[in-house]
Amino acid sequence: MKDVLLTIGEVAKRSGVAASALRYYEECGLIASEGRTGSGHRRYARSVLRRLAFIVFAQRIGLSLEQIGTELAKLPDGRIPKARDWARLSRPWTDQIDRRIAELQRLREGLTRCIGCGCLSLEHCAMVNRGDRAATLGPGPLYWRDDRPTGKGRAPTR
Amino acid sequence: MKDVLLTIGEVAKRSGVAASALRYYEECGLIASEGRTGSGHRRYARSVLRRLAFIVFAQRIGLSLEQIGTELAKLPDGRIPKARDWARLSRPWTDQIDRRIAELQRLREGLTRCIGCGCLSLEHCAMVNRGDRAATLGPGPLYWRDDRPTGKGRAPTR
DNA sequence: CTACAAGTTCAAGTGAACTTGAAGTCAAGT
DNA sequence: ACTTGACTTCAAGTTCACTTGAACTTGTAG
Repeated sequence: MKDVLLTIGEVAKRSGVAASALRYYEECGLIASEGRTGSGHRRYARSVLRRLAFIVFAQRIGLSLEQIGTELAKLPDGRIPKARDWARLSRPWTDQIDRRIAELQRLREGLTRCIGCGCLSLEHCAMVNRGDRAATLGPGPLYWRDDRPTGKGRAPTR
Repeated sequence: MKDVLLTIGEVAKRSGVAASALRYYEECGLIASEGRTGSGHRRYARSVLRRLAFIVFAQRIGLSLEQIGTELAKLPDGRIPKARDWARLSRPWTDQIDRRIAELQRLREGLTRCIGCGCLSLEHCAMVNRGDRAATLGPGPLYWRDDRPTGKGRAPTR
């Protein structure tokens, strides 16, 4: 059965994303199956693997699934996206990554300098400071977040 | 009433950590009040501010509250920790930060090279890969995590 | 004395990203 | 015929780090 279309199990195995997650992504509108078999089983086109790679990649950078959905919506309708399409999407991310790297370097600096020398203080130490959502590594109190759209519960971990 | 001890509201204001979070931290054993007034109100020593600074710092680096608790437990009992105590705790983190920076640089590289050139693939692209909890920026599927102690629900967003 | 701000506890809710479990269908292999 | 395994849906559960709300008590200012 080496058809063009893949079962959900095959996609899970190849992408490393659990089948339950794939169904969840579908529910969120991030991916779509090519249709169903007569018995209702999903069948995926191979192009879904690249889409999943993009999703995992973007998560790793710090985007939420919602943000990823917004990004994916910018892909051309109908045809299978080409390398240039993906590149266009991801170009703005480098800035975000750079900002995060810069923050980490500040933190690193602070570890040896600020904590080391004993000046560790929330008021005077400029290191522990605002960063955008994607910049956040751990959860951290809401206070330190830029974005507090909900104002309730945890701000997205990052 | 500019006593040595601070009310929870004062601590909240000075640290930037919400009062409700302070109570939560106490429940988790991360901080402790110096005792209560007759009416049951918490009073904090000023040293709690430094402890909170450490907590916020550590969160920013990507430690969970549980991990932070483990770290804090290494502080000397009884006496107020000195700069050297804090420094000793945070020294191992620089490695973690370095690893995370390296991963981000790989991701950044991948954005322009791997996605750009069109080779984006979960199977062949070594960039989107395992990292420890603190290394994770966004949540990401469990699959990519090193640590899956629970195996249920979301892994901590890192 | 009266407001009202600030503190208390406790239970329950929040959001993100999934996972788990129950209950069922369907195809292939022995 | 029977078992096994992969798939389906749907509702409910999970983790983390808090927040919110209810119901109540205290402390301070006017």
